[in-house]
Amino acid sequence: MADDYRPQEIEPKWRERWAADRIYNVSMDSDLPKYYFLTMLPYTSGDLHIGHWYAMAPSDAKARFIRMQGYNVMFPMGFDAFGLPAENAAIKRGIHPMTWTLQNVERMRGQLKTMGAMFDWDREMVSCLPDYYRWTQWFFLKLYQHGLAYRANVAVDFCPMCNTTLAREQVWGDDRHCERCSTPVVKKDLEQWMLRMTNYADELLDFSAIDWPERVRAMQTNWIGRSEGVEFRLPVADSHLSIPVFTTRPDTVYGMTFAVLAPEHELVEVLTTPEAMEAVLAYREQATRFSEIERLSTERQREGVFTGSYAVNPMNGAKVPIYVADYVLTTYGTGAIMGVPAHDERDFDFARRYGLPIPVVIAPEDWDGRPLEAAYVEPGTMVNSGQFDGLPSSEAWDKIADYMEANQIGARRVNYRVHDWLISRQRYWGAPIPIVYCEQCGTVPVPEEDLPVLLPADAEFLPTGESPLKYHEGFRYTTCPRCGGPAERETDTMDTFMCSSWYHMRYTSPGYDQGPFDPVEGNYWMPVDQYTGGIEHATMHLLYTRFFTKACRDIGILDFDEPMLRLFNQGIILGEDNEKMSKSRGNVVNPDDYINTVGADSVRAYLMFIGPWEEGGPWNSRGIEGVHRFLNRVWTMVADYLPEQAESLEDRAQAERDLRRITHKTIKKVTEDLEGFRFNTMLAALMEYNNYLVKAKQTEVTSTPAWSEAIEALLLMLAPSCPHITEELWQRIGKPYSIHLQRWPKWDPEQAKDEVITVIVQVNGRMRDKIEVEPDAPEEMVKQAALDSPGAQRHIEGKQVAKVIYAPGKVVNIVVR
RNA sequence: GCCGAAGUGGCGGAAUGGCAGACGCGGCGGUCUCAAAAACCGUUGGAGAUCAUACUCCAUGUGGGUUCGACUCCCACCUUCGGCACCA
Repeated sequence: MADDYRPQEIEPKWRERWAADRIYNVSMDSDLPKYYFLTMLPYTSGDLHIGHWYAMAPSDAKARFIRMQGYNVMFPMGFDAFGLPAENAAIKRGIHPMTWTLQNVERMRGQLKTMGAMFDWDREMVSCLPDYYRWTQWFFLKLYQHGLAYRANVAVDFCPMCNTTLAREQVWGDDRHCERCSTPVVKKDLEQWMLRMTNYADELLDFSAIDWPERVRAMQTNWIGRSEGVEFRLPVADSHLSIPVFTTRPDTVYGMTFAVLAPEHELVEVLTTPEAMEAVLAYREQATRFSEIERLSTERQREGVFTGSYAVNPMNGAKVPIYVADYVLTTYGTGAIMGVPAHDERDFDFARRYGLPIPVVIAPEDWDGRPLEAAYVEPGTMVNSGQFDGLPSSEAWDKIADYMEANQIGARRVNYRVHDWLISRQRYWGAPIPIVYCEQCGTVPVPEEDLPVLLPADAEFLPTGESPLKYHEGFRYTTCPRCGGPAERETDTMDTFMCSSWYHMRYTSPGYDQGPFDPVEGNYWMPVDQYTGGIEHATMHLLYTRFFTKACRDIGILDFDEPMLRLFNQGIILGEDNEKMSKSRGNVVNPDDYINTVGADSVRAYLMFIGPWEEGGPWNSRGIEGVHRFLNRVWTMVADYLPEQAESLEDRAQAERDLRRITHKTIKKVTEDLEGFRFNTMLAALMEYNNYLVKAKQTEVTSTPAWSEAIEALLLMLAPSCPHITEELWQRIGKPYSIHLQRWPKWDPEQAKDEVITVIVQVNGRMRDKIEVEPDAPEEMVKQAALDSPGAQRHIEGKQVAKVIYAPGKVVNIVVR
């Protein structure tokens, strides 16, 4: 008997050997084609949990598979280390964020290593270290130089718990809460740094160059929120003023019976008549207070106040009242609308409430001229619309837009929901924004050669709502790089998503100090061929990094359009109770516990076996034992001696052919499953294969060449998923080190071909019998055999055979009446 | 409301036009053992019938349809999950 499978002994042993031999460290110096495989870097939150394993272990298996297929695969790992959670955790523990974060990096790196992944640790990056954030600052300067970064006073979302502003993307849910701490945000007007993501809105909608999941594409498309319409000016009656409005329905313009301004609109006070002033100002005050808390209530009455002024419909000269109402938002379009109650639900409600006329201008097909019960928003025929009457509304859309353009009333315009990216944070733990404000020179970028602008270690970083760096005099007061006079530094830090927008570039040449990355290395490795990670970043990191790439292309730093060519989103691993893992529920699974018992290979394989990777699913402690049992059986089968008395076979050659066929069929199945990220069915196929081999081991087939081929194929196919046990067994069967430097086995269609196939016999589509035929048996023969089968006979008897259909190699269906 | 994904045994899931339930968990029966655990072997969707594992019927969220044949394709709906949402 061989010794037992003891993962605790073999796993650390091989990990040390691989590291010592540097078998996973890659360079450009290779004849093989490159493949950049990237998995999202972890945030330095403390412990590595099973979710990290779920994200990384299957990624590692896939990266290893690609490597075995003959690619020069880079698979790097690093740490996203700046940002609120680390800072908050450090404050809670009363230690410095740098200390806390670097402790976590240390700890998490150690935990990551127990996974046995083929990470190239020489390439590790940590975003909070000066040799990294120096280049984050450098990118900021480049964006600034190219007009893509600007400072503006804007109404921003502010998290009162985190004491900082947030980007629009970091505000979630119905109650508009902070993505990190779930506290509802408040509005503030602040001078903030923004990146011109909206410049790229259209390009970001184009996914034709990348193979990304439909889900992510839909979410980004939705987020960008492109809509085509017309912007035109509404002249104010008895005034030289006019109000720009945006509409996606120019075809309804003749139906306008009022206009509405958002409460915050700049013309509100100008247009309000003295008599209406008191009511309007009161409403505005109430509305701004309301908008924070109650705006989500969909049942809310649509309310507003009349300004006392009138606007003129530029198409027909009709005079309509101008209202102020909070159902119009300042943040979208022009902050003012034309009210067309007959063809917009909100305008309809509003008109009903204030007794405004609701004239129909687009007639439904069978309209009898009566007033509408509800807004009609479908296409129809134009009525009451002057020269456009009688046209289908879809046609009138363009005709009216053309007319407006020709008569300089307005012009076609595209509107987006997406905003520019707000990157200022009033917190300590981030990369300082490399800008100096000088009384003489104004806003001055820090010269590149002065980077990094170091984050002072001795700042008082407790959050107050203002930037902690503002209170660090040594940091704040400086001299102007341009005139040498007294100046102040920008004291806000950058959103941590800035750091993660370019980390994949840094991996290509981590020590490089002439730029963010060595252009030669960058040119070799980028773009990323395969990216994997969670869906939660669909409209954050994944949108930002695409924007960043396009901006870098325009600046001349990169020469491609998309950072990651292929994306795969894994699902979420749930607790044993089918609920999201959380400390409060007490359903958190700690991978360390399992590594010490069943071993890393079992954890890896179990995570892949649970179900489709993109779907996630509940952890099951019995399930992992099943997978561990499988590895035990593989161990026993491969490592243990052959039985002394093998069962003799009647036809040894046949048994050998059968074994080869199973082997090649399995290679085919496993290869295709790995290509498609179907780890669960891949492992099921390997289990089935192993079960077959366990049985075959009792027989003389073990003395044929097919047997050792089968054992080798089994280990090679299992190697990406379970790197330790396969390395150990590979050595024990006397093969040269390392299994991870071997090529992936190829399947031979000839060997995989069935000698006999089972054809299903159906009568009227129901399975009644099975027959065995040769794969290329002629159709007539198969049909006859099917008709003769006892199962078919039973159901044909006394009936008439109308038709016999043969789906080659699969089924014969006999249709009877 | 709009966009996206999903609904299959006791459980995780497999099969994407051709044997529904691969593989695994759990259950049941057995071998080994003083006994238990582990390991191994057998069995396991439901109902009926049978000496029988011959056989018959039912079954993939619901209702229709296409097809010789539908978990799979089409139409309508229900439910769940995720995203967006007073976006003009």
